[in-house]
Amino acid sequence: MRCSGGSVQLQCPGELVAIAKSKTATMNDVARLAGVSMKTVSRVFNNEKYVAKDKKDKVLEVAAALNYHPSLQARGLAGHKTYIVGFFVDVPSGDYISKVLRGLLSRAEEAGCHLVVEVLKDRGDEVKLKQVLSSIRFDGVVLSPPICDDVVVLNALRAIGVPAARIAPGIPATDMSEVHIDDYQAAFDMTEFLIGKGHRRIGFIKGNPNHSCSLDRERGYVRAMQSHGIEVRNELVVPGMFSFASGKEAAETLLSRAEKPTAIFACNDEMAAGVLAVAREKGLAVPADLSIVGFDDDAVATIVSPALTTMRQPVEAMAAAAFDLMMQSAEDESTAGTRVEHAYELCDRESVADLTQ
Amino acid sequence: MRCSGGSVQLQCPGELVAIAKSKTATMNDVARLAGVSMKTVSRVFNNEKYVAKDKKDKVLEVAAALNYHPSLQARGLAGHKTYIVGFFVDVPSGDYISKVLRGLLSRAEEAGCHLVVEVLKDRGDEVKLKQVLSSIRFDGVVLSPPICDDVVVLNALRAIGVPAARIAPGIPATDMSEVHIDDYQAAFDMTEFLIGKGHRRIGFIKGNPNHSCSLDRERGYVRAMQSHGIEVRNELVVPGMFSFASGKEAAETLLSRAEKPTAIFACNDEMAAGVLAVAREKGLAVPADLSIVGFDDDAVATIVSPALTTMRQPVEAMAAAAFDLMMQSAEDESTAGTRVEHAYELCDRESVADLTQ
DNA sequence: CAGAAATATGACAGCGCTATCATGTTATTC
DNA sequence: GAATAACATGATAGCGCTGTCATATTTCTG
Repeated sequence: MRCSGGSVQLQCPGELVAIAKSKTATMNDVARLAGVSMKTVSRVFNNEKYVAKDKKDKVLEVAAALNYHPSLQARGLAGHKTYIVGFFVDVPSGDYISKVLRGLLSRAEEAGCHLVVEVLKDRGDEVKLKQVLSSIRFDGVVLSPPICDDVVVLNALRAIGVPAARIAPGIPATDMSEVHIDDYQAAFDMTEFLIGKGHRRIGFIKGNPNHSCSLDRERGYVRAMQSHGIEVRNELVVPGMFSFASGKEAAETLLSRAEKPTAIFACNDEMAAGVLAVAREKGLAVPADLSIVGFDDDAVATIVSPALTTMRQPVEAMAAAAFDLMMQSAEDESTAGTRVEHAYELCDRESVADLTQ
Repeated sequence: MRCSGGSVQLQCPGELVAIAKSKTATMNDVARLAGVSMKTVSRVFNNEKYVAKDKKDKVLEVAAALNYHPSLQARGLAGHKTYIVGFFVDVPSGDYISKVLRGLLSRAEEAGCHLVVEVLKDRGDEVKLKQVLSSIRFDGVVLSPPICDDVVVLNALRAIGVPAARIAPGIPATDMSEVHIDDYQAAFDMTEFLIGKGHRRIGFIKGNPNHSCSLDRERGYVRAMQSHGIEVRNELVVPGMFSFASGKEAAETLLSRAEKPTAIFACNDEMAAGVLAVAREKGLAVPADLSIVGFDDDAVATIVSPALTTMRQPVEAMAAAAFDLMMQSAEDESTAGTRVEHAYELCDRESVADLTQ
């Protein structure tokens, strides 16, 4: 009885067992046992053409027996692919980032890449930025808001020629691919939806001004109001920071106006949940006394009750697309700069009253 | 005018400028310009002792001028430190994981390490596990539930000798450090709290049985009931999976019992929020008609209203501690196996009625 | 003040791969 | 059937660092 496992004879079965038992196998081991050169093993693992079927099979067989997998560190050092992609994020929390992470991770796995998460404070983390970019070679980088609009980051990426893709960027960058939704139009539609339900005094809570979508959404709201001949009152447009707390604060302000709004459009769901909380505190029924809409279709939207009417953006799919665009532009530089717009969807749930009935 | 920047003369200032402008500098460049050997530069960047102050300063000066940072890939290949730590996670979503991520990331930054997130499906992702572990050399790995209790993962880690720390593990592993809270006692306390408020018919919604804390919390509940002479009714203990949806389902079951519970203890806040939603649907006032408590002090706990009374565990601090323990056991193997217990805290908010008044 | 101990530095090999180039061998083409 | 193209393989030189070992030089001991 021989201990060679497949159709092809191994050169020295004993050695195979010895290696498998001791340390992690190297490409050299595989090459020797498969009776080929390291370059051929390398070709097999990089899916290069011009490898004879029988040798390829043999290499794969030996590799499997040894549980061999090419070293990330060695590949990165020797070749130009590193199999590492970076995800640069400002604050690694919240449902939005969770979704981005999921989308990225699923694609990274398919692509055989590994995701390194780097926290870069919004504006001015230049030291860490340089440190990270000059020590790690990335195959590519994905940027989430608001970092995707930090010119320091963008220029640093350009300087070293790393392919990057941006999620929901605000400022233009024709050399980097991006994914986004039409925040302006989405907010326009949402506002029009409210107007269609008979609302006229519609309060608006802005988002974090460093996130470009905040401005787009505000423009959409303003434009929709105007196009229906409704005056946009300054007192009904208040700042927010995308957080639950800031939503509450904004709601306090809006609901203390002499003429209360009949509806409040918060720039994201977390803030909308804050509005809901304040409404309840003040004894206002939602949606009977106050309608509330959010944005994002965050997890909280369906956890609070009444469930929030909101604008869904397919964040996970967008992140996955961003990953793909980044990888594509790594292979074919001419595709860098591709912009993919995703569809949004109004989720009409229970937080809006129809005033026309 | 010379272009040397500091107190020490550079060997060839012209070259410095040339290198800084072209590609990323290597250690060789720094060594040459600083007039020392590469080994000395290496010593400086690894904080080894036995480097003369003046040479060290000079090296640092040149390195700064060149924006030099040692290559992660090269260091990983050449030495035994890789500056990469792995975070193995089952499902990379939710507030709990966000907090873990934040804790890990903050420590990784301080330690000059980079975090690679790997998704490993609960049980049976052995192929990916082997692939990841044999291609990437990690300085260490942090395991979150339920993966921290997967013996296949644990043994794979042991086989290659990678230091690992576990967050809230269930099964013992004396060779790996861990952080946890006393889930049993915490659940006991929470149940006793409810009993103290006059509740006797207390429903319990279990957590995902693959997370060991689920079992501990159930034991705590059962024991507290028994120690107060209250019969634990099977019909009042129902399964859950830690999700909002499963919480709703469980609540439907519990609230359809002939004798409704006066309080429901859900194994986490997401499920508790589900209970709250169902209660509202059924027209039950919380806490007047039904008291609800959760666990974790998840973000949802303070977003829903009434805000949930819950048991806080310091997840971010625990994750940070896990990171530290892992790094410590990497330096000193004898510290592997350290167990750190964190304190929990009952957050009494608005979702529990006092029946004794 | 000899010898040991502490301090300071560099030469050089090699980590595990990939890129380049050289060199075949076998299928095409007119 | 000679010239060309397509296919297949390996030898060798690094990638940018760190580990090992050798070698000073200085500072401590009794």
